[in-house]
Amino acid sequence: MVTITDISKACGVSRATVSKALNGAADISQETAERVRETARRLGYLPNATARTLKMGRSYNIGVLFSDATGGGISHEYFSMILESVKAEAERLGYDITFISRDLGKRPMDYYEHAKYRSCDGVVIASADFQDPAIVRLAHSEIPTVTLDYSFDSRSSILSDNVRGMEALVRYVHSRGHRKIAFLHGEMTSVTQKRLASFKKTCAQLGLEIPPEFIRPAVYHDPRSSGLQTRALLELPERPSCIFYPDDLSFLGGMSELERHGLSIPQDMSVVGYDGIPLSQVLRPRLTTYRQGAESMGREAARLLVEQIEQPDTWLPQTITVAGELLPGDTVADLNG
Amino acid sequence: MVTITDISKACGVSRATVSKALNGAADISQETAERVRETARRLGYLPNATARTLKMGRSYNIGVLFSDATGGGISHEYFSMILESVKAEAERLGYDITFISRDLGKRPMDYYEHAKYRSCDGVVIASADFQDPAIVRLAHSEIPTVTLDYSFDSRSSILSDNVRGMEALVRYVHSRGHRKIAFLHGEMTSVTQKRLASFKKTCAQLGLEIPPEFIRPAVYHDPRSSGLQTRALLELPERPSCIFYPDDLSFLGGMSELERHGLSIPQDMSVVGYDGIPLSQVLRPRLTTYRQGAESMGREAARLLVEQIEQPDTWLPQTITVAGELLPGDTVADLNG
DNA sequence: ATAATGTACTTAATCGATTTAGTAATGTTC
DNA sequence: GAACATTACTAAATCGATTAAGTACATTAT
Repeated sequence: MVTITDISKACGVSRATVSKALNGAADISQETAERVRETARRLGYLPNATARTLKMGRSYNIGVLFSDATGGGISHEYFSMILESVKAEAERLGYDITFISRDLGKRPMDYYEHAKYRSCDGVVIASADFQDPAIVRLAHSEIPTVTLDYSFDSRSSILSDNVRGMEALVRYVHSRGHRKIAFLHGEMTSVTQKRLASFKKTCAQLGLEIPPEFIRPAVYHDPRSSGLQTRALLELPERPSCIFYPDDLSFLGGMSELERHGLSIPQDMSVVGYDGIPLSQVLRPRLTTYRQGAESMGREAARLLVEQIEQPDTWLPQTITVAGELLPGDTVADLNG
Repeated sequence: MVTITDISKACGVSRATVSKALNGAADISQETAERVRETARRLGYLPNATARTLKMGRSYNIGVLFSDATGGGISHEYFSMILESVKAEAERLGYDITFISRDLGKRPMDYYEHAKYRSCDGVVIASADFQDPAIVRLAHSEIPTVTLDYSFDSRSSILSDNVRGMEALVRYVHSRGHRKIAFLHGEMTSVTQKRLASFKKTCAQLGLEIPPEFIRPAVYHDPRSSGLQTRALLELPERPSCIFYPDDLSFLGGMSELERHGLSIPQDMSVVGYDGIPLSQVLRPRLTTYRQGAESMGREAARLLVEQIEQPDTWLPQTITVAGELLPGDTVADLNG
């Protein structure tokens, strides 16, 4: 391994001079700086992030904490899109990405300890359970954090606009003449609460009365669960004309169930998803859904975090709500006229 | 930050003793060791991976290099499943994961330099282009590597069994009476070559003559491309009875195209995918496909890499072929009888 | 001519841990 | 009781970089 010591010997200057020359310090002559840089190139010098981190107390490394209910993580498309965009933006800003997990080999650790252990400058947190004490501990620590889809007091966060997203969907469906709308919701997280509240509020504003049996609990990203709930809806004495699914993937469970009952979409039943994953627009019929701005969310999360890291004095907690976009698709029948 | 120095002061012993006590060295008395550990706990001591890395020359950090053609990366389900399993196994073995990319902020870097810069103990490489000089450089460097779906000389690798996978699909389709089989393949990587060769060989073994216009180039994970090729196939004077798609996602493009022609699956046209992503088994009809053992591949990659890192003397390059599994699905009609 | 200023370096401490070599204080053996 | 071994520690070097403080030497001001 070539170190600054090797360069200093080759150039006949001190290690301090080499370090300064490579970092463009002012008190090094043009001449010397050039000679040092040339030698570094010739010897194939590579800086050592570890040594730099130790001395400077800055790792230029961002932790990413993705935990879903099952302990799995990044395989859901929504998560991987966010991860991808966090990574891209972080790299643009000169930061690397390391995953933060519980436990590392035999060493028991919580998230905070792991982030400290790796000297992360900050952490982006996405979780299915923000009540988890380990997450709370990290989010309340001195480590800069940005949370996705949840806000802690006095901390930065990125929210997808669940309220407006759900409102847009309800208004769209209503505009196409639907009055009996069923709503399958995921586990009761804060996101779910927002969507459900927005659903009810918008329905009320539009003068729609939604019977309680039209609002049913399902599970995110679980086609089976929404298949079961779809069946339950179909067995009601009065069926809805449109079903809202917790997310695009869940809709697929509903789709098979509808098919099994000989119902076709959207002629016999209209459906709506949520998330707007690429798949939803490749399916035929194209799914009517609301695309969360996953790329923007990841990008903004990285941006906000780096801002907090690099301007600790002027920084103030900030919540950015990222707008999404209604994808009309072809799964909501037009009942007008 | 609590360091071993703080503990040594609190305990009235030297830093060396603290270090040894915490690492369970033999030449520390039970008594002292216990006192040190208790003090460490009381003060909330956390080891510093950076300092340890610098001194020991081992980071317990594994680089993951995922590059697809578009420069994007992890959003394809196959990749994210592998990433997830690499991560899980690496963590089990006591290693963290850092992404390796080209360039970091303003610093231009290639993969090898990045991995060195972060002191990665080893790198798992998945790429759409193993000809890329930057990848070749890394794979030929002194850094331990394991490649996925490609083998470099004298280096470890994990291969999904494309040969047997394709053979299984052809034989299955053949057993259901199909004789006119079309094959849409992805970009000409080594994986594609293996699948194509296996397709041709198995067809030959079964006495099937495949006209050249039945074998067409498409693009992986691109429904549009396979939609176009599907149309081209349908316009042939003699249509195939079954179409092989490059992967499950590509099939979706074919699906819409078939629908547009009023053909239903599998009555009017049989289809086969590749990958066996969860989605394929949620669709109705369930897609006939071959599931690559993505979890096993990731797990074995991490295992092999850590082996190489921890036993550099006894280690020998190794290639593990991970078997997959035919998922029969419902998209291949039975033409027999 | 002397002091003040500026330039281009070097010295040495430091970040937090690990580890080799060394040292006292015991215990053991003949 | 002298020689040797064992136990339980400590001192100091080290990993690769950054940086505050110091030092020559040349230049400018008074």
